[in-house]
Amino acid sequence: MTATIRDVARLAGVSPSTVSRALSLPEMVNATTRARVAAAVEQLGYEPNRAARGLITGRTGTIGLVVPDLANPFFASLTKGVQARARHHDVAVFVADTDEDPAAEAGLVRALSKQVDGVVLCSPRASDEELAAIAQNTTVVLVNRTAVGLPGVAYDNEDGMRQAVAHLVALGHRRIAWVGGPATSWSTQHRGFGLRNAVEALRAELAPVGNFAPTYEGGMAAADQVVATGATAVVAYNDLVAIGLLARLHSRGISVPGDLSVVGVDDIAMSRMARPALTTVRLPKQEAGRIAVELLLAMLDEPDGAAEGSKHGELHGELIVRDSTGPAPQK
Amino acid sequence: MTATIRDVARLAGVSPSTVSRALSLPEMVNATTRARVAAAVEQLGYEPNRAARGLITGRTGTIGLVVPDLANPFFASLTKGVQARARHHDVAVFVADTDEDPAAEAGLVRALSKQVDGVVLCSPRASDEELAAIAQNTTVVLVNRTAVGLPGVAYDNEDGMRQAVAHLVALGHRRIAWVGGPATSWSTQHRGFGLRNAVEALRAELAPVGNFAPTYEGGMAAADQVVATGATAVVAYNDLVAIGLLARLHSRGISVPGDLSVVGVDDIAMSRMARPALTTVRLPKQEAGRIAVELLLAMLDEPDGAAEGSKHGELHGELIVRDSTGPAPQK
DNA sequence: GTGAAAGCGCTAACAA
DNA sequence: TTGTTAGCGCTTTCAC
Repeated sequence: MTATIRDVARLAGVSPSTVSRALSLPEMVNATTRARVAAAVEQLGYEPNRAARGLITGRTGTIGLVVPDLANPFFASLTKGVQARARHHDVAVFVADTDEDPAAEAGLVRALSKQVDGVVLCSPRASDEELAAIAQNTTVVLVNRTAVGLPGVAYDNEDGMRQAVAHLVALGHRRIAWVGGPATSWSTQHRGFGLRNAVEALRAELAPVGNFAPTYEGGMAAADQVVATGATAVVAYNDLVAIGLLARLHSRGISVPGDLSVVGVDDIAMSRMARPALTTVRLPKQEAGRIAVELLLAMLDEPDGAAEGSKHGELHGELIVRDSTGPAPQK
Repeated sequence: MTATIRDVARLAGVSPSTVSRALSLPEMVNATTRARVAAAVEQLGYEPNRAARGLITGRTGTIGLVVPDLANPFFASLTKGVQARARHHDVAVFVADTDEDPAAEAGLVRALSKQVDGVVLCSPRASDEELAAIAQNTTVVLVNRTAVGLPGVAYDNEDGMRQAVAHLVALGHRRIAWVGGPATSWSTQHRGFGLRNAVEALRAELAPVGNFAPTYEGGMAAADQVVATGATAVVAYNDLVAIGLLARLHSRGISVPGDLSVVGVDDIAMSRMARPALTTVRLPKQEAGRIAVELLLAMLDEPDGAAEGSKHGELHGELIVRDSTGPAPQK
């Protein structure tokens, strides 16, 4: 059916090993021979069988991607970035969705790891110890999480929060509410931390209202508590939460930004379409995916660097000011 | 490093073939032997090497998924469904995104086809002839598209449009505008057709305003033309377009549903969050993905059925009434 | 610079 | 019911 390396060899009048070399190590073969092989390859439409190659080289030419929820626009964009970059390197991507189940993480990675060269693990909820255990048998790159010794790409959440707070303080806000995401989430912790620092540096005050699901419903649920804090501005864990906030505030007749300014994080497509359009900290999502792939591929090429865990990517957010933030109301 | 079938065989005191059988065709091996093998497998943490197995069986245990745009919530949900169902069958999924480039479709499928048992192809823009050519060398299941002889899963667009029109006519609307998606899109054609039939059956009239990008921007661009038709209601190609419509109408001070009722298609998460919340025809997205996987796997198991192209899934939409539709304005 | 031979880990005849 | 043999398609020593 499909041509094998022997077919090519026969047609080119050389041995299979020469064909193999012509394809993988072109320098090692005579230019004329190489041309003859190339012609045969062309004529037969030959494509090396990756499984067979992998069997001997130990490399599959495939990477795995594990995300909590593909339907979450943040991860969808990230996946898009990973996929695009991987294709650029002629590497295929297995995608697995944990359905937000932290318990499924380790198992999925383990299952995947048999079939791939390495795994990009996004926003894992597993403990540092569990992650270390996983990394024992698999080459792993973390996204949205840092763990000692493991390479990864993460956003500078502190800096993003600083930008948001600076914007709000400049608008006259002094008391800023904070709606956190899942308590165990690395991003929640770092954003909360960054917020606290920024608020302190700018002599404002922070009113945390606790932890909520990182969803529209989470935002709806948090809104009344935000209002009760008396804050004139609120920073939400992410855009989905911010949009939920917007909805509940609207139905309570609270004007945004007239009575309350709202800031999200991520800049998902939906944020532009919200009413009022959402001010948010834009996170380069596809970029994170691309960098993760580069990191992973680099580790696979020189496994020594991996042990040092020296490979890291840091990405910066950018404040996008839209209509959901405005001057603090005068009392 | 990782245990091979020979290690297991040695430990269990049997031959490799017996181990192989114990794993793939348990009935063919003695219960006691089977137990001994199972114990050895357990002890060694043995997992068969899929590449090696694939080399000989010709099956990779992997399927491909090609979508136009992962960042589009519709395809993200579909991918989620595919992925979940595939894992249920212990099949891995390669995901590829064409970035809405119809020219990339065929090439991607071809590239993928070398590494997978079959491909789920979503909303392809390729011609029937091109699709037939692709299906020549690859087992393919179409989603959101029917083509003669090719198996696939599609929505009953006619029925969905009938529901939308019935709803609008009951509200007193007599002139209904229609904002189409890409002209070459199968869904656009079928929705337009269904709309025309439904409108005719209910003695209303249709005012098509042409073809637009299936995006928020497309909806923004179409809004003024919709208004110019004098229609009191509009059906949009999908929710993204409907939300774009909403935005532009709002900024023009046109009340929805006071002056104009708006209906979308898909029921993406964003639709619930729109203001006013969007009335839409809900399409079961993950379900489509699941069915596509079942179809594909069934074809792989009995390739004869494939030739007949008798395998089809049909999915029905369901009208979800929210706040963007209301009684037609009195003149 | 090129070919012959061996073998990656597994399964599928074929014998026993 | 089980073991032996051969070989999937490829790469990689090792000779030449």
